[in-house]
Amino acid sequence: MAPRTAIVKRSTPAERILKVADKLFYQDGIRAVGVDRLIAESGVAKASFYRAFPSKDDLVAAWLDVRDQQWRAWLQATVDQLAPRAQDKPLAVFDALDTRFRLSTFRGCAFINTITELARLDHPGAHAARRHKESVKTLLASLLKDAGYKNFEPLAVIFLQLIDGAIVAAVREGKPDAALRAKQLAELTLAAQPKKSK
Amino acid sequence: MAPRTAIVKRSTPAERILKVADKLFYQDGIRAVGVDRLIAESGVAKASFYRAFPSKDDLVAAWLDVRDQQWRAWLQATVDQLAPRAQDKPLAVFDALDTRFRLSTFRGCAFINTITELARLDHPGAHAARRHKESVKTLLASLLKDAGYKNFEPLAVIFLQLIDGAIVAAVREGKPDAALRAKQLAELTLAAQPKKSK
DNA sequence: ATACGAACAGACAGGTCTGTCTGCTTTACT
DNA sequence: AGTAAAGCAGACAGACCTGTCTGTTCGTAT
Repeated sequence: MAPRTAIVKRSTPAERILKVADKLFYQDGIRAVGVDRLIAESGVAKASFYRAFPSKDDLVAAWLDVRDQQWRAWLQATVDQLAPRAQDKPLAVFDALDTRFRLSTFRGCAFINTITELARLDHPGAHAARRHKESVKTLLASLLKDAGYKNFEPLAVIFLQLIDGAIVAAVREGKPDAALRAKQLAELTLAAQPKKSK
Repeated sequence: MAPRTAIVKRSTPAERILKVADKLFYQDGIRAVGVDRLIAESGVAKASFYRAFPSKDDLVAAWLDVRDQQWRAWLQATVDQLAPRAQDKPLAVFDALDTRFRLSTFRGCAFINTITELARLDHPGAHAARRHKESVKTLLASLLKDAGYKNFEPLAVIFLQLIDGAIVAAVREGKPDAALRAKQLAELTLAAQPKKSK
């Protein structure tokens, strides 16, 4: 037989499940997607599903953790590309959001959506969502610090709130305009801030 | 028999159902609350439920419409009370939000929550939610116009976005601080605006 | 080669979901 | 008084939910 011995190493069940879960949970919501559908669309046996993720809640938490990593990597990379100079990076965050709002698949922030859908504060998904927001806050604080802003910590909190507002407004309106509005608000805020003494 | 002919007129099934739905849908989410539970807690027969609301989706839409009325009435009344002078009313919106964020029952904006939970844009609940936001925008525009701001229409859009951001941040953080941050952003915005020529 | 774990396929259990339908009782109007 | 509508209580259907369990097949390592 032909030597197609190229070791492609087919993806594991867990990988396939996470990929399908990312698409379906984000698109339709968590409660709207049953385990049977996840299994069918990822071509996995039920036993494999429950071996990889002991319960659906565990999958939700794992999904959000993966998405947190991806989201922050995306933001950092996009900001770096849009704004090479450190002093321009904070505002470029909103230009990055603008590109994301334009995606046809955009349906808001998976973490906010999860918090509001699951309602219970002690759900593993809710914990993952709060961890994510903390991580993003740290990232924003770092950008603001490097741009020379003295009060980078409280500014990061404000930026996070502006981002939340922009995301919700963009979903509501079905348009990406909210990103620019948030950018202008951020500009006003930064203009009123003292820079670090050089 | 004693003449307790006082016509108290016991509440109708629809009223009781709406009251219970308001509590449960807001608290736990829409999909998390089944029809059976609504029926049990409102002390209504199943047939009465489906006579008043042909489907659960109809109840969701009716609930949001009632809540829209109540919410705007509350905002108008609270703002009027906190800020008697027209020029102070726009910023008082955020003080009103602050009081609302402090309620132990606060769990975000029912309309945003519904949009994100139901995912489908054509759901009757999603329509009701968008109608609500339009109505609030009109209310805000009116406050801003009466306060003397020339660009009251675009300002109302910004205010709406600030409100969304504050609500989401307050839910995330479990603290009401976001209201004050939004107020400061609104102040910055208004300070940069021209007033109507007198 | 054989042995073992991992993966696939799918039946099954027990519960919940929405919505329909059947009786029976109360209310209200003529 | 009599009739019709409205309300209560609850069984029922059919779909879907999560999670378990039983087989069979495949891949790989010894």
